[in-house]
Amino acid sequence: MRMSGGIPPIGPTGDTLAGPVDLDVTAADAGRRPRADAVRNRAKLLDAAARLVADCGAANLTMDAVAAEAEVGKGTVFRRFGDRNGLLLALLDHEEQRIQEAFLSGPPPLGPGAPAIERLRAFGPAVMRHELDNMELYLAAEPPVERRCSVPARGLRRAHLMILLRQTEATTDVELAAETLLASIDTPLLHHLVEQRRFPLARLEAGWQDLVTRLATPLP
Amino acid sequence: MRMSGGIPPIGPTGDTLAGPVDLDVTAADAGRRPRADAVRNRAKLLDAAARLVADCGAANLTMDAVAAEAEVGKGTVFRRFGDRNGLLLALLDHEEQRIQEAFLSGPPPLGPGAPAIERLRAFGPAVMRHELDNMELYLAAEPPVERRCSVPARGLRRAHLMILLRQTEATTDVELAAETLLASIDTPLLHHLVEQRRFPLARLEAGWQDLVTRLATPLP
DNA sequence: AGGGAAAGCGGACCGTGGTCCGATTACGTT
DNA sequence: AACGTAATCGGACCACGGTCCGCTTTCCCT
Repeated sequence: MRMSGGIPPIGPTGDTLAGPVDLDVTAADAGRRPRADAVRNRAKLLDAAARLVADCGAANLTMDAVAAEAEVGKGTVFRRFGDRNGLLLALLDHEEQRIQEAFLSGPPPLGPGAPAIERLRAFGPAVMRHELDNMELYLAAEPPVERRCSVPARGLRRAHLMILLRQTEATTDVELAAETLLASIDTPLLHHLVEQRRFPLARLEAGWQDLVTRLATPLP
Repeated sequence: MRMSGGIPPIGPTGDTLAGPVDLDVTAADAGRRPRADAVRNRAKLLDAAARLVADCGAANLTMDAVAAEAEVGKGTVFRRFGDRNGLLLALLDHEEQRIQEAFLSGPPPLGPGAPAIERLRAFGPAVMRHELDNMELYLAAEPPVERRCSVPARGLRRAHLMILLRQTEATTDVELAAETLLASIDTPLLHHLVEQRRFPLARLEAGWQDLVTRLATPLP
């Protein structure tokens, strides 16, 4: 069960942090223990939202409906999650943590234990599969354009890629390379290629391998 | 002056088309000559919208305000441009055409006349500068997530890059390479890097050159 | 246990995007 | 020039996201 904490603070992205720890969206923090009813309501809301997403689709989720389904005032929904995006992000949080654990501390070659280049190669396919599995939610939970690239989850992936890239013989601008890699598997693009243009997943995976190779190989 | 034509049809992307011609958003087509008042209103609306954007900012542009400023009914605004996004796209159309002409038929090295690799190298900086110059509008006019990658302007850029890539000694999946290149200079990312993370433009340009080199060079 | 104050709650309220349909106007035809 | 028709116009109307503020609940402290 997750604690509450008011509006999610869009914290600065710890760029050089390497540790495996990271909490993300809607995370609670300091201060005192939250009130019992707040916790209860939060749970009721997440539950109601999940139910509604299940049978109306994430795109059709309305805040009014969530409040009604949870038998709670509308104001409560907004206080708990800040806005619609916050609610969707909270719904996604569980899945997001799974992929984060997978590349931060899971088994190799994705997790620690394999050489950096192998981990890089494994990263793309893992994230692609993960995003395809939760495509609907990821698309619906896309943050507004100004925050898009500052979102904690993205910061973590960026930092992870940068660390791995530095461990290869890459000569490139590592920070930019990380951004390029991330951009090449951004959810909307993935969705477009797979759903609308019918690219087979294998092709995308091969493309990722190729890109990693090219970025991690010193130019002649 | 551009003719009207009701809701902009999100046409399929002509993937292999090479010609220099291309009309984009809100383009009109077949049928009969549009009514005089329709043309007049369209002009009044675009004018009013431009005025409002100029002093309230594109992000704060409301459809009601545009209708009022143009002294026209609200319904008219929506019939002419389909939705808010369509209006913004129409506002951007003029600028968009300028950059399109620049890489389709302008002077080298961006336009025809230079070797493909040089044109590729010139493409990134040109588009970056262009998007930075019109950042506000481009951000405000971002299409909803489902259409994002199917938008005509993007199709044209993709086709252009694919043609150039094929003329190099690249061995990669050319279609994916084009997507990667496009993704690396997507407007929101550009905005994030330049405005929020203070990357100097020169660094981004160098990154583009590097990426082009790596993608267009056969692997050893 | 009791009291006080902060945190939480709820739903009325507002602004905005988008739809709809009866009234109006322009255009081709006779 | 007059007419019929189809496209256009306009603003009332709806749904949804988000805010606000007076009332209620919970928790800490003595």
